[in-house]
Amino acid sequence: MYNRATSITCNSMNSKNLNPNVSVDCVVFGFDNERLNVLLIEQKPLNKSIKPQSALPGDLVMEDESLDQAANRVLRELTGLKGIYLCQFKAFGDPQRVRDVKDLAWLQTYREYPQARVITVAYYALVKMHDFSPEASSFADKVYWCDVHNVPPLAFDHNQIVIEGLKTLRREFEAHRIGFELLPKKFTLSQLQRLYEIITDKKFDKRNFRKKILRENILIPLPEKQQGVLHKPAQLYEFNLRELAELGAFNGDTVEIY
Amino acid sequence: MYNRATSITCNSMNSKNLNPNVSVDCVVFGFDNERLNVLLIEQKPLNKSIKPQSALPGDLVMEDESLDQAANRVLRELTGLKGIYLCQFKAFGDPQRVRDVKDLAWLQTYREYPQARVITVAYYALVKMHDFSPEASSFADKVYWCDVHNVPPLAFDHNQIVIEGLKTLRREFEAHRIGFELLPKKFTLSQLQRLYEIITDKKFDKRNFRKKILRENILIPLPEKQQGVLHKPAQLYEFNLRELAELGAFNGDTVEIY
DNA sequence: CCAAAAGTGTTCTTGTTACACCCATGA
DNA sequence: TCATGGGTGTAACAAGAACACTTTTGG
Repeated sequence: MYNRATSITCNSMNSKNLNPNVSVDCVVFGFDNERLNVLLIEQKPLNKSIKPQSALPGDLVMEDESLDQAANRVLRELTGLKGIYLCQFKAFGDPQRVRDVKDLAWLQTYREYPQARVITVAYYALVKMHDFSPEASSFADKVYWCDVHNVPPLAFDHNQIVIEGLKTLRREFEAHRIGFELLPKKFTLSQLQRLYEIITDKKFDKRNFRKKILRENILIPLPEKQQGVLHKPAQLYEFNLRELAELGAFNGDTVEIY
Repeated sequence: MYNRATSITCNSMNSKNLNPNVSVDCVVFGFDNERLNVLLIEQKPLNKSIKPQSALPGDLVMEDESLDQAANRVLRELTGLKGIYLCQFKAFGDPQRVRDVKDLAWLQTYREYPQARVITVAYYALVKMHDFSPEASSFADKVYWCDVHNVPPLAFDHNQIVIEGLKTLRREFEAHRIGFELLPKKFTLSQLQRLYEIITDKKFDKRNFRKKILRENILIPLPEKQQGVLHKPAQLYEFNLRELAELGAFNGDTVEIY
């Protein structure tokens, strides 16, 4: 049972005029040339005896910001990350999604209306892990990257959100050409193939992959080779940004907020 | 400025315990062998002098129902339609989306908290128009089908929602094989081609279309022809439901609610 | 016999799959 | 000289695009 004042009214308890019924959650995937990871935070437990729980970075939406703005703000506040293109993929609204006993202590500590029903709007993003060094904020004890194949039990319905986010990511990655910011400026075709294989979770034939990718005319061979490797050094390439832009490869069809 | 009681509290003014911050809107597309239409309702104006405004069927979510349930309930209550597979496609959360002066009168008449910020979760569906006879409810003066090329100015941000719904519909229609319930049981290849052309808003070559569709093995030719037409009568077909089911053609990958 | 829509085949190009061996380097 | 990953070509097949004339019916 709860009672609240929102909107134009500013509740004195609550410097941040939050909407108690709507949140955003961010499924940020990070690629590190080896594995696909997802960004998690560890909730600060109520008291030290309670085992801390992991969760997606997410929080209530403020009354005067859009959903896109909220997603960017929340990610920045909880993890320090900014300048990441977040793409909305689904709203989760099961009436019981914040009612599990495992989440009660956290809700009572951090939410003004712990009983409020919360619908969450989920966003995903894909970044180069080493470009971003997430840092824990006051709300979270830790922020860490976690292999998508090894996600622990998370708060609320966040495991389901991760799964649906992954599905969306893979669908989008195969359909459009997202994810070209994930490699070093100069890279080899094998690195690119590994990127494709890790994200789509499929294997490709080396010759066919190279044929296909070179045919698309989005790579520029450089007058350089790998150095210091203990095998035949590979040709280095960079992306043809002009071509990619024409194909609408960057950031879907919406506009960046931050 | 508003104050409210929700959730476990049942407000005596409000037999239906609605969440003031979250709504659902339904973009129901109807195909009538000629055109693609969208289902609209006409809002009951506050007083007779105000020009009535059209809108998508939509309303606030109840505290104890899921978003999918809400979408189905709202559509049924406002238009009488049920048994329609609704698919969530996007949440709209601009803080100003219910702040336009054009919508003030309606909000003040029908909403307990007219100032509340409302995030809406939009659903789309595609049905055979003549299978459904929408009927106006107490909340709406009229319910009617409207050619998607001629949508009038709508309440709130509903024009934008229709546009995004159409984009989603077309993308899904081309990707998967939805929409096979839209033709009569027995139909001609020309009818099927017209369906494709109207929904995707493209033209196809007759020979190539037939080759492609027959190759897929989803049609069964019937020992029957058209009758009473003033030209060469066409072969009739029916769908190979067994094949279609295997291809996962029906209703995406989620489960029907009602 | 006319109007109207049905029905039909070929060619060209492009993309997809499957598959196995030699090459350049540093240790 | 060896281990390691880099680099290459061909054949078979499937899918997509372009294109024009004959057929059957009712009026």
